[in-house]
Amino acid sequence: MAKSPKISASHEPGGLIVHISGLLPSLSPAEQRVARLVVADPADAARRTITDLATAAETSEATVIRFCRSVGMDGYPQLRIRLAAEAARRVEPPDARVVGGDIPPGADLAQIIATIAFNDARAVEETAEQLDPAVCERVVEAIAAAGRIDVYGAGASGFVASDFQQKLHRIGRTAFYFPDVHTALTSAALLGRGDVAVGISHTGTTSDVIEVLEQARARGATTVALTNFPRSPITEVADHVLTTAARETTYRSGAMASRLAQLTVVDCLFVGVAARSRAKAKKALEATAEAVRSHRVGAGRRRA
Amino acid sequence: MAKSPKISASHEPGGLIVHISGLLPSLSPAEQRVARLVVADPADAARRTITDLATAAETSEATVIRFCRSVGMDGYPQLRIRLAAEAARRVEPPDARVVGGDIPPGADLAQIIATIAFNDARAVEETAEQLDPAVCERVVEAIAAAGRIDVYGAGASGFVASDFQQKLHRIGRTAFYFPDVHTALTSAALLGRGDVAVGISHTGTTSDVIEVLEQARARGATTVALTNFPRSPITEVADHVLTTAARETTYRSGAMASRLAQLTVVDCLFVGVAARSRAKAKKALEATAEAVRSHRVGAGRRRA
DNA sequence: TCGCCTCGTGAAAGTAAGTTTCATCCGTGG
DNA sequence: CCACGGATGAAACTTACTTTCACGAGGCGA
Repeated sequence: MAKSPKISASHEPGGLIVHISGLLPSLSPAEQRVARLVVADPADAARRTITDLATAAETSEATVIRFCRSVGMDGYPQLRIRLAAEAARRVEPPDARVVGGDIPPGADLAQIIATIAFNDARAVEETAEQLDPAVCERVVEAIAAAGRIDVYGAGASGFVASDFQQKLHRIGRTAFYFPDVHTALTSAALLGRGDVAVGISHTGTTSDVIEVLEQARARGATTVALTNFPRSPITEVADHVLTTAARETTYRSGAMASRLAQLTVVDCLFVGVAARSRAKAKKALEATAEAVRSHRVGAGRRRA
Repeated sequence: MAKSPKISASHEPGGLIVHISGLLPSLSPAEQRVARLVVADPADAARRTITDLATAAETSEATVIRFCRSVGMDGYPQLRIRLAAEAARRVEPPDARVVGGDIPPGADLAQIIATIAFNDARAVEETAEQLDPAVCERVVEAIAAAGRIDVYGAGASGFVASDFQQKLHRIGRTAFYFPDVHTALTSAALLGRGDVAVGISHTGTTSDVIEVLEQARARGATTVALTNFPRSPITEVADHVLTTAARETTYRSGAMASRLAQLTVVDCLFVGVAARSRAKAKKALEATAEAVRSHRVGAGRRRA
């Protein structure tokens, strides 16, 4: 079969379909019928069996195979998967993000989900992009070396603060979180040089948090602020400022996007700290995981 | 095909791979080997013949077929085509290579940040893609109509539960969260028809949460499970199952990715519920925002 | 006009891929 | 210890794919 009329399609990155329609006129009548079906709906063709496709094109399987060879494929299965891939790729454009902005009043749930996910994922990505590794490094260093770490946050940011505290605790760092301002203030008053205080506030204007951070700083602790706004009041009482990048949104849930962004930053810090003492952290984590094991059912794999 | 353990993948527009990795723990060992190959390189798997793939996974063709059925496909050819399509769709950005997996021991902070952000953003996106709007709709409906809503979660998922509770509360829904199992059980015992109980557990095996949800269901409440694993025990006591799509990771912080994914789902539900009574919800939100205003400093401009 | 060649075609045979069935094995719980 | 149920691969079986081959329609030179 040295002189087979095969036209290579292996280096046709962008367009198997284009390729096929290009050499459509050079095909025999029966093959053209096949080609037209394929070009008209690649995804559908990919779903069909060779017999099925042959029938649809009013020809025999043999012709379909010949068609495959004519367009540079080894056989029908290969054509099939290439078609599936093609079809999937060119369905992309629904991605034409209707979702950039806010949620329209009449939106259905699918739209809502897409919008939220888009905003959330974006917030995470953009936050990571603008995070300054140098500042992170300093914060990680301070936390790793700290005698004790206080994490402050109110309302929604309180969850993040609490989460951070728990994480640090799990890798053996002495960390505290206080849901209540007064307790927090008391604690801050007991901080000193070498300790670290982290204040979390999306707006950067939460007076409770600022106040506590200020107190901590006055006592000589290293203060860290995590906020969405790099020039908000909280940054004035912080030695290190880390920012999130959640876009301003309306009432809906700028809160949530910012929450995710905050969590991402917290996670980075956590992993940074953990990486500093990998062995120790790993051991601590395993121990804590072990501790809750008895509260799990179906230890191994989960049944159907 | 009456009670086959098939989990439909037909409404999995975006994520067959995601779907498979979610199901992974519920598969038998031999099937898991197949699944891992497939997830690791879908495009490559699509190119292989069933015998070839079976050999590569050190198992028999029969097992590969079983795997296909387990993930909701009719047979191997269908899987192949779906995989090819998947693989084509995700023409990963070139910089994604470094960040796909886990964090190497010697990584610097910039690398760590990139990796975490990538995984986190991915978890959010993939979760949204595989969320079934129809199920969400039903859950939203139930919550919107509920006399009262209990949200359960332990450990890390507890934060999410608590967050959800707070959100619902803020738009005027009667919602509770209990950090303690006994209190939660007590509360569940008081639920009834028309009430809703939401159980959150990443692994789906947290016995405390399952127990409470079971109780709630026994009392006639509508039960909702939020987990990463569609066939975990918690799904057996839930009327509606919502899944996240955080990839399995090592010790580092699969936890965090899953947290973000959970929060995204919670946010979707929240917005869904809020959208049902837009005016009322907006009013409630404004009122709550007003309530904390006195705790903010520099109310006006905080920008440069 | 007739032969004879060429090419497109599908029927049918042949091969490989996919699917089902079934016996075996192994761990679990009585 | 046995019975049981699930997991598994060997082998039988079915379907899909591929090759072979013969037929028939045009084309072309004699």
